[in-house]
Amino acid sequence: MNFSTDFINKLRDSGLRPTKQRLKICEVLFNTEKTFHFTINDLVKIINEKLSEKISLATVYNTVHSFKKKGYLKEISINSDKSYFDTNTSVHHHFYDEDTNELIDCDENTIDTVNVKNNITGKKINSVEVLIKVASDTQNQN
Amino acid sequence: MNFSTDFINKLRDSGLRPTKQRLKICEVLFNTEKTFHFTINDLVKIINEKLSEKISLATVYNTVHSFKKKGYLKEISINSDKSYFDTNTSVHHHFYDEDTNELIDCDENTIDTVNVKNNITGKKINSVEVLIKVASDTQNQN
DNA sequence: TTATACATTATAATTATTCTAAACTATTGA
DNA sequence: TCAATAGTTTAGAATAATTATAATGTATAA
Repeated sequence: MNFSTDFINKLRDSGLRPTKQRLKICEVLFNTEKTFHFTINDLVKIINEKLSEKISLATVYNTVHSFKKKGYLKEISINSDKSYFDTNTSVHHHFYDEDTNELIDCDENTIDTVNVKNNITGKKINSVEVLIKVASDTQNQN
Repeated sequence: MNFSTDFINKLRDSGLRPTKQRLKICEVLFNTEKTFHFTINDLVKIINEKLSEKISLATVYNTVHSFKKKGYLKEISINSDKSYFDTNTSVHHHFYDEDTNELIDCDENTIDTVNVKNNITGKKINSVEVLIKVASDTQNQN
Protein backbone atom coordinates (compact mmCIF):
# COMPACT_ATOMS: atom_id res chain seq x y z
CA MET A 1 0.00 0.00 0.00
CA ASN A 2 2.70 2.50 0.88
CA PHE A 3 4.54 2.19 -2.42
CA SER A 4 1.31 3.13 -4.10
CA THR A 5 0.95 6.34 -2.11
CA ASP A 6 4.61 7.00 -2.78
CA PHE A 7 3.97 6.84 -6.51
CA ILE A 8 0.87 8.99 -6.15
CA ASN A 9 2.85 11.65 -4.38
CA LYS A 10 5.76 11.51 -6.75
CA LEU A 11 3.51 11.85 -9.75
CA ARG A 12 1.55 14.70 -8.21
CA ASP A 13 4.75 16.47 -7.16
CA SER A 14 6.01 16.42 -10.70
CA GLY A 15 2.72 17.71 -12.08
CA LEU A 16 1.43 14.43 -13.45
CA ARG A 17 -1.98 13.22 -12.42
CA PRO A 18 -1.80 9.85 -10.73
CA THR A 19 -4.07 7.96 -13.06
CA LYS A 20 -4.74 4.25 -12.85
CA GLN A 21 -2.61 3.63 -15.94
CA ARG A 22 0.36 5.63 -14.74
CA LEU A 23 0.32 3.92 -11.37
CA LYS A 24 0.29 0.49 -12.97
CA ILE A 25 3.21 1.44 -15.18
CA CYS A 26 5.01 2.78 -12.10
CA GLU A 27 4.56 -0.56 -10.40
CA VAL A 28 5.98 -2.41 -13.37
CA LEU A 29 8.92 -0.05 -13.78
CA PHE A 30 9.86 1.09 -10.31
CA ASN A 31 8.50 -1.39 -7.80
CA THR A 32 11.63 -3.52 -7.95
CA GLU A 33 15.11 -3.50 -6.47
CA LYS A 34 16.96 -3.87 -9.72
CA THR A 35 16.93 -1.35 -12.51
CA PHE A 36 16.41 -2.67 -16.00
CA HIS A 37 16.24 -1.83 -19.70
CA PHE A 38 13.25 -2.12 -21.95
CA THR A 39 11.76 -1.15 -25.26
CA ILE A 40 8.18 0.04 -25.55
CA ASN A 41 7.36 -3.37 -26.93
CA ASP A 42 8.92 -5.12 -23.92
CA LEU A 43 6.93 -2.90 -21.60
CA VAL A 44 3.66 -3.60 -23.37
CA LYS A 45 4.35 -7.33 -23.09
CA ILE A 46 5.08 -7.09 -19.37
CA ILE A 47 1.92 -5.08 -18.83
CA ASN A 48 -0.17 -7.58 -20.73
CA GLU A 49 1.26 -10.46 -18.74
CA LYS A 50 1.01 -8.84 -15.32
CA LEU A 51 -2.17 -6.85 -15.48
CA SER A 52 -5.73 -7.88 -16.02
CA GLU A 53 -6.69 -4.69 -17.79
CA LYS A 54 -4.82 -3.66 -20.89
CA ILE A 55 -3.31 -0.23 -21.32
CA SER A 56 -3.53 1.39 -24.73
CA LEU A 57 -0.32 1.51 -26.74
CA ALA A 58 -0.63 5.26 -27.10
CA THR A 59 -0.82 5.61 -23.33
CA VAL A 60 2.30 3.52 -22.89
CA TYR A 61 4.13 5.79 -25.31
CA ASN A 62 2.74 8.90 -23.63
CA THR A 63 3.63 7.69 -20.16
CA VAL A 64 7.14 6.60 -21.01
CA HIS A 65 7.78 9.96 -22.62
CA SER A 66 6.35 11.86 -19.67
CA PHE A 67 8.46 9.81 -17.28
CA LYS A 68 11.50 10.46 -19.43
CA LYS A 69 10.82 14.18 -19.49
CA LYS A 70 10.50 14.19 -15.71
CA GLY A 71 13.79 12.32 -15.38
CA TYR A 72 12.40 9.02 -14.11
CA LEU A 73 13.63 7.20 -17.19
CA LYS A 74 16.62 7.57 -19.46
CA GLU A 75 16.66 6.89 -23.17
CA ILE A 76 19.67 4.96 -24.45
CA SER A 77 21.14 5.41 -27.91
CA ILE A 78 21.43 2.08 -29.60
CA ASN A 79 21.66 1.23 -33.21
CA SER A 80 18.31 2.69 -34.32
CA ASP A 81 15.30 0.53 -35.19
CA LYS A 82 13.82 1.03 -31.73
CA SER A 83 14.23 3.09 -28.58
CA TYR A 84 15.66 1.60 -25.41
CA PHE A 85 14.82 2.99 -22.00
CA ASP A 86 16.57 2.54 -18.68
CA THR A 87 15.08 2.77 -15.21
CA ASN A 88 18.58 3.53 -13.97
CA THR A 89 18.85 7.29 -14.51
CA SER A 90 22.32 7.74 -13.05
CA VAL A 91 25.29 8.35 -15.34
CA HIS A 92 26.57 4.98 -16.49
CA HIS A 93 27.58 3.24 -19.67
CA HIS A 94 26.45 0.15 -21.54
CA PHE A 95 27.41 -2.97 -23.32
CA TYR A 96 25.20 -3.88 -26.22
CA ASP A 97 25.18 -7.52 -27.22
CA GLU A 98 24.68 -7.60 -30.95
CA ASP A 99 23.86 -11.31 -30.91
CA THR A 100 20.93 -11.01 -28.54
CA ASN A 101 20.10 -7.29 -28.81
CA GLU A 102 20.52 -7.09 -25.07
CA LEU A 103 21.64 -3.99 -23.26
CA ILE A 104 23.81 -4.53 -20.17
CA ASP A 105 24.96 -1.96 -17.62
CA CYS A 106 28.66 -1.32 -17.26
CA ASP A 107 29.57 -1.32 -13.63
CA GLU A 108 31.45 1.71 -12.40
CA ASN A 109 34.83 -0.01 -12.60
CA THR A 110 34.57 -0.79 -16.29
CA ILE A 111 35.25 2.69 -17.63
CA ASP A 112 36.90 5.71 -16.06
CA THR A 113 35.07 9.00 -16.21
CA VAL A 114 35.14 10.29 -19.77
CA ASN A 115 36.69 13.71 -19.83
CA VAL A 116 35.46 15.96 -22.65
CA LYS A 117 38.18 18.53 -23.21
CA ASN A 118 36.51 20.64 -25.87
CA ASN A 119 32.92 21.50 -26.53
CA ILE A 120 30.94 23.08 -29.33
CA THR A 121 30.80 26.82 -28.78
CA GLY A 122 27.56 28.07 -27.26
CA LYS A 123 26.31 24.62 -26.40
CA LYS A 124 25.82 22.80 -23.14
CA ILE A 125 26.69 19.15 -22.68
CA ASN A 126 23.57 17.18 -21.81
CA SER A 127 25.08 13.72 -21.66
CA VAL A 128 28.23 11.75 -22.34
CA GLU A 129 27.58 8.11 -23.01
CA VAL A 130 29.77 5.21 -23.97
CA LEU A 131 28.35 2.27 -25.83
CA ILE A 132 30.46 -0.87 -26.13
CA LYS A 133 29.18 -3.18 -28.83
CA VAL A 134 30.08 -6.81 -28.35
CA ALA A 135 29.33 -10.04 -30.18
CA SER A 136 30.41 -13.63 -29.90
CA ASP A 137 33.80 -14.21 -31.47
CA THR A 138 32.60 -16.73 -34.05
CA GLN A 139 29.50 -15.36 -35.76
CA ASN A 140 30.30 -11.88 -36.80
CA GLN A 141 29.87 -11.50 -40.51
CA ASN A 142 26.10 -11.40 -40.72
CA MET B 1 38.90 8.76 -64.87
CA ASN B 2 41.37 7.22 -62.44
CA PHE B 3 39.13 7.56 -59.41
CA SER B 4 36.50 5.67 -61.34
CA THR B 5 38.83 2.72 -62.04
CA ASP B 6 39.88 2.90 -58.40
CA PHE B 7 36.28 2.43 -57.32
CA ILE B 8 35.79 -0.35 -59.83
CA ASN B 9 38.78 -2.20 -58.46
CA LYS B 10 37.84 -1.66 -54.85
CA LEU B 11 34.33 -2.93 -55.41
CA ARG B 12 35.53 -5.93 -57.37
CA ASP B 13 38.18 -6.71 -54.76
CA SER B 14 35.57 -6.82 -52.05
CA GLY B 15 33.27 -9.03 -54.08
CA LEU B 16 30.79 -6.37 -55.14
CA ARG B 17 30.02 -5.94 -58.80
CA PRO B 18 30.84 -2.42 -59.99
CA THR B 19 27.42 -1.45 -61.21
CA LYS B 20 26.51 1.97 -62.55
CA GLN B 21 24.52 2.71 -59.38
CA ARG B 22 27.24 1.66 -56.97
CA LEU B 23 29.83 3.72 -58.82
CA LYS B 24 27.66 6.81 -58.68
CA ILE B 25 27.11 6.32 -54.96
CA CYS B 26 30.87 5.87 -54.55
CA GLU B 27 31.45 9.18 -56.25
CA VAL B 28 29.00 10.93 -53.98
CA LEU B 29 30.36 9.33 -50.82
CA PHE B 30 34.07 8.92 -51.36
CA ASN B 31 35.18 11.30 -54.09
CA THR B 32 35.85 14.10 -51.63
CA GLU B 33 38.58 15.13 -49.24
CA LYS B 34 36.39 15.53 -46.22
CA THR B 35 34.47 12.72 -44.58
CA PHE B 36 30.88 13.41 -43.66
CA HIS B 37 27.74 12.09 -42.01
CA PHE B 38 24.47 11.33 -43.68
CA THR B 39 21.12 9.63 -43.35
CA ILE B 40 19.66 7.58 -46.18
CA ASN B 41 17.36 10.48 -46.82
CA ASP B 42 20.27 12.89 -47.10
CA LEU B 43 21.99 10.59 -49.53
CA VAL B 44 18.92 10.23 -51.71
CA LYS B 45 18.64 14.03 -51.84
CA ILE B 46 22.28 14.45 -52.83
CA ILE B 47 21.90 11.81 -55.52
CA ASN B 48 18.80 13.46 -56.91
CA GLU B 49 20.53 16.83 -57.02
CA LYS B 50 23.82 15.67 -58.49
CA LEU B 51 22.81 12.97 -60.90
CA SER B 52 20.66 13.02 -63.97
CA GLU B 53 19.40 9.49 -63.50
CA LYS B 54 17.63 8.55 -60.31
CA ILE B 55 18.62 5.56 -58.22
CA SER B 56 15.88 3.54 -56.61
CA LEU B 57 15.43 3.95 -52.87
CA ALA B 58 15.83 0.21 -52.37
CA THR B 59 19.16 0.31 -54.15
CA VAL B 60 20.36 3.13 -51.96
CA TYR B 61 19.50 1.08 -48.88
CA ASN B 62 21.11 -2.03 -50.33
CA THR B 63 24.25 -0.22 -51.34
CA VAL B 64 24.72 1.59 -48.06
CA HIS B 65 24.32 -1.68 -46.21
CA SER B 66 26.77 -3.50 -48.47
CA PHE B 67 29.28 -0.70 -48.04
CA LYS B 68 28.80 -0.85 -44.30
CA LYS B 69 29.29 -4.61 -44.27
CA LYS B 70 32.49 -4.20 -46.24
CA GLY B 71 33.73 -1.56 -43.83
CA TYR B 72 33.52 1.43 -46.17
CA LEU B 73 30.91 3.09 -43.98
CA LYS B 74 30.23 3.18 -40.28
CA GLU B 75 26.82 3.37 -38.68
CA ILE B 76 26.52 5.77 -35.77
CA SER B 77 24.21 5.19 -32.84
CA ILE B 78 22.03 8.19 -32.33
CA ASN B 79 18.80 8.45 -30.56
CA SER B 80 16.73 6.27 -32.89
CA ASP B 81 14.23 7.57 -35.47
CA LYS B 82 16.78 7.19 -38.27
CA SER B 83 20.19 5.72 -39.00
CA TYR B 84 23.23 7.90 -39.40
CA PHE B 85 26.22 6.81 -41.44
CA ASP B 86 29.77 8.10 -41.48
CA THR B 87 32.26 7.98 -44.33
CA ASN B 88 34.98 8.24 -41.69
CA THR B 89 35.47 4.65 -40.62
CA SER B 90 38.31 5.26 -38.17
CA VAL B 91 37.68 5.10 -34.43
CA HIS B 92 36.40 8.47 -33.33
CA HIS B 93 33.64 9.96 -31.27
CA HIS B 94 30.79 12.37 -31.88
CA PHE B 95 28.90 15.35 -30.69
CA TYR B 96 25.22 15.29 -31.43
CA ASP B 97 23.50 18.65 -31.52
CA GLU B 98 19.99 18.08 -30.28
CA ASP B 99 18.84 21.48 -31.55
CA THR B 100 19.77 20.86 -35.16
CA ASN B 101 20.04 17.04 -35.23
CA GLU B 102 23.56 17.48 -36.54
CA LEU B 103 26.32 14.98 -35.93
CA ILE B 104 29.81 16.44 -35.51
CA ASP B 105 33.12 14.59 -35.27
CA CYS B 106 35.14 14.92 -32.11
CA ASP B 107 38.70 15.66 -32.97
CA GLU B 108 41.27 13.36 -31.43
CA ASN B 109 42.09 15.79 -28.63
CA THR B 110 38.59 15.98 -27.28
CA ILE B 111 38.51 12.61 -25.56
CA ASP B 112 41.28 10.32 -24.39
CA THR B 113 41.16 6.69 -25.44
CA VAL B 114 38.38 4.97 -23.55
CA ASN B 115 39.79 2.02 -21.67
CA VAL B 116 37.34 -0.83 -21.14
CA LYS B 117 38.59 -2.74 -18.12
CA ASN B 118 36.07 -5.58 -18.07
CA ASN B 119 34.18 -7.32 -20.81
CA ILE B 120 31.27 -9.71 -21.05
CA THR B 121 32.58 -13.28 -20.90
CA GLY B 122 32.84 -15.00 -24.27
CA LYS B 123 32.26 -11.84 -26.24
CA LYS B 124 34.48 -9.75 -28.44
CA ILE B 125 34.39 -5.95 -28.39
CA ASN B 126 33.39 -4.66 -31.79
CA SER B 127 33.34 -0.96 -31.02
CA VAL B 128 33.58 1.58 -28.24
CA GLU B 129 31.86 4.82 -29.03
CA VAL B 130 31.23 7.97 -27.10
CA LEU B 131 28.31 10.19 -27.93
CA ILE B 132 28.19 13.65 -26.42
CA LYS B 133 24.75 15.19 -26.65
CA VAL B 134 24.70 18.95 -26.61
CA ALA B 135 22.05 21.62 -26.90
CA SER B 136 21.89 25.38 -26.60
CA ASP B 137 21.77 26.49 -23.02
CA THR B 138 18.42 28.26 -23.27
CA GLN B 139 15.92 25.94 -24.98
CA ASN B 140 16.19 22.66 -23.20
CA GLN B 141 12.85 21.70 -21.80
CA ASN B 142 11.05 20.63 -24.95
C1' DT C 1 28.12 -15.34 -76.13
C1' DT C 2 25.16 -17.47 -73.28
C1' DA C 3 24.06 -19.21 -68.61
C1' DT C 4 23.86 -17.77 -64.17
C1' DA C 5 24.41 -15.51 -60.15
C1' DC C 6 24.12 -11.06 -58.61
C1' DA C 7 21.65 -6.27 -58.79
C1' DT C 8 18.11 -3.06 -59.49
C1' DT C 9 13.56 -1.62 -59.38
C1' DA C 10 8.75 -0.35 -58.16
C1' DT C 11 5.76 -1.51 -55.11
C1' DA C 12 3.89 -3.82 -51.14
C1' DA C 13 4.59 -5.01 -46.42
C1' DT C 14 6.28 -4.26 -41.96
C1' DT C 15 7.56 -1.87 -37.85
C1' DA C 16 8.02 1.86 -34.73
C1' DT C 17 6.10 5.89 -33.56
C1' DT C 18 3.06 9.99 -33.57
C1' DC C 19 -1.37 12.20 -34.43
C1' DT C 20 -6.33 12.85 -33.88
C1' DA C 21 -10.45 13.60 -31.94
C1' DA C 22 -13.79 11.71 -29.03
C1' DA C 23 -14.71 9.86 -24.49
C1' DC C 24 -13.15 9.84 -19.80
C1' DT C 25 -11.44 11.39 -15.19
C1' DA C 26 -8.79 13.97 -11.55
C1' DT C 27 -8.83 18.24 -9.60
C1' DT C 28 -10.26 22.88 -8.42
C1' DG C 29 -13.18 25.98 -6.47
C1' DA C 30 -18.01 27.51 -6.03
C1' DT D 1 -20.81 18.06 -3.17
C1' DC D 2 -20.82 19.03 -7.82
C1' DA D 3 -19.99 21.06 -12.01
C1' DA D 4 -16.41 23.16 -14.97
C1' DT D 5 -12.10 22.37 -16.98
C1' DA D 6 -7.84 20.91 -17.89
C1' DG D 7 -5.35 16.99 -18.34
C1' DT D 8 -5.63 11.76 -19.88
C1' DT D 9 -6.74 7.77 -22.24
C1' DT D 10 -8.12 5.45 -26.16
C1' DA D 11 -8.72 3.17 -30.80
C1' DG D 12 -7.59 3.82 -34.91
C1' DA D 13 -5.58 6.52 -38.67
C1' DA D 14 -1.40 8.61 -40.35
C1' DT D 15 3.47 8.92 -40.98
C1' DA D 16 8.19 7.58 -41.47
C1' DA D 17 11.93 4.51 -41.84
C1' DT D 18 13.11 0.31 -43.37
C1' DT D 19 12.73 -4.38 -45.35
C1' DA D 20 10.61 -7.86 -48.38
C1' DT D 21 9.03 -9.38 -52.93
C1' DA D 22 9.26 -10.77 -57.34
C1' DA D 23 10.00 -9.39 -61.91
C1' DT D 24 13.40 -7.42 -64.91
C1' DG D 25 18.06 -6.25 -65.96
C1' DT D 26 23.23 -6.83 -66.09
C1' DA D 27 28.15 -8.28 -64.99
C1' DT D 28 30.91 -12.03 -65.36
C1' DA D 29 32.74 -16.67 -65.90
C1' DA D 30 33.07 -20.47 -68.75
